[in-house]
Amino acid sequence: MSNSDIENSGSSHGLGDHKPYHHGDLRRQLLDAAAKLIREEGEAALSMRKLALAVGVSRTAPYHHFSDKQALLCAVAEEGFRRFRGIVSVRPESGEIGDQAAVVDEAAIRLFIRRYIDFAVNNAEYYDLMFGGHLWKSQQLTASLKEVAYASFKVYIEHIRHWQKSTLLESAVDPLRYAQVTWSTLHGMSRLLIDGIYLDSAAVAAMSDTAADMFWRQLQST
Amino acid sequence: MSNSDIENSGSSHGLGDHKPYHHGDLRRQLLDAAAKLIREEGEAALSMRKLALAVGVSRTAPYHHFSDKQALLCAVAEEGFRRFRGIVSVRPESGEIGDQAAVVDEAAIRLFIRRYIDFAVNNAEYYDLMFGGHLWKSQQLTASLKEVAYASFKVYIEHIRHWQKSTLLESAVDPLRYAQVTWSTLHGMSRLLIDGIYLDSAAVAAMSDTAADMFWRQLQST
DNA sequence: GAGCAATGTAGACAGCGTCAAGTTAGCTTG
DNA sequence: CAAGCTAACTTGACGCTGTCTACATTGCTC
Repeated sequence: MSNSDIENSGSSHGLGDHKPYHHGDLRRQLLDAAAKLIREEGEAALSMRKLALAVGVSRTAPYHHFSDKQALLCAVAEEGFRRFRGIVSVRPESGEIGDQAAVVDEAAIRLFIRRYIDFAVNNAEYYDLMFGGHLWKSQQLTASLKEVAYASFKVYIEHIRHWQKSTLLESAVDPLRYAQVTWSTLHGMSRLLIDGIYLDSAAVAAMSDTAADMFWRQLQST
Repeated sequence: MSNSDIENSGSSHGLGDHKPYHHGDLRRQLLDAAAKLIREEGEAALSMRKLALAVGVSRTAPYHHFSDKQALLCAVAEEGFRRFRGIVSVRPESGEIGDQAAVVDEAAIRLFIRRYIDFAVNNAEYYDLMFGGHLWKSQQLTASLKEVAYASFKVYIEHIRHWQKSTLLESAVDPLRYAQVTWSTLHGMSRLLIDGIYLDSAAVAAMSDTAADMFWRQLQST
């Protein structure tokens, strides 16, 4: 029947690559459409049926690619972590860690904070899922999501440890605790902004810098 | 007047006081049952129908006391703020601390943080509604909820200002920014704990103390 | 006692997640 | 090349949801 033969590049004859063929690339399109819907109308407004309609398939077609609505959301979150990775990695761009050159000063911390908040606010549809209670409280995380999430946490801790190491005077703070508290601050600020409790988005920069000041000072405790 | 003086405190001839009589005290019972249901089964599991069933009325009876599900949740959140008030008020319980002395030291900050986190974790069903995106993002807050919420924010800022004033060396930090950042930290930690992202609840005390250390140090910046 | 407003009920509707059963289409294998 | 297998997709149905409408009850006020 429907020979909507625009047929993307067919010949997806690859190996691990498991694309659907009927629709073309349904799984990918579902993930993108889901993110778009959440962004535009909020997470609560996302329904499997609307989603299916949006990409032009029947209500239950998505269930051949995701066992659950939950599983779909997990996959969206995973995509989010993939985009997030660059933010928390110690040296996001420029190839190497450059062992000796990497001096961390307050400016570097400021930059990091701004990038974190910027990601959270501008990718709220992902951030909500990645670090929101909806998925985590359910205890039904996809194995692959858990994997990528824990990897992110670990990278963050490494990042913080890097701060301490590259500070001239060795810090006395427990790195794990310091990482937890700083992350709490960043996460809390992100949540308050995303959730619309902090409305004055013009103050974001000032708040970020105040946080940087606090982080930096704490880092230098002897 | 009504001689069914058993309960009810009768004489509800006043104006603002609108108790139901048919059921007895439906509004109150709905609020309590809602909090209980959310606590036991999660916010997502709360439905108006289950709620009505739980208190023994028909599905639509609650709509005579709350225009919406949203309005009911707002009312629950309001109750939460009422319980919360004691936590952030500068002088929670009179007498304990010297009256006008009121010197704020690191121990006081530690205590405050612990109380905040303790409230959030042990009253998650309220905390979620009070500071969660579900209500705030909707832009449909009850007027009375807005009122009590903003009052709480204001009290928090006052509290922080008090910290600064009672520190021996006057702090150089902008009180508003400092309040925003410290609240971000507390809120972030609460969220991470409530949402099950920080699982090790044994570490709460250590994290709280690390935060206190950081707040305290920042307070003393000259 | 009459009337009225507050409070309760039952019925109905559209929308939700998702299970079960049927249909289509591309790949594999004889 | 035909047969068959299976992944991808569709339609139908069920029980749940929030909430609108219309109706019944109740107790207070005149």
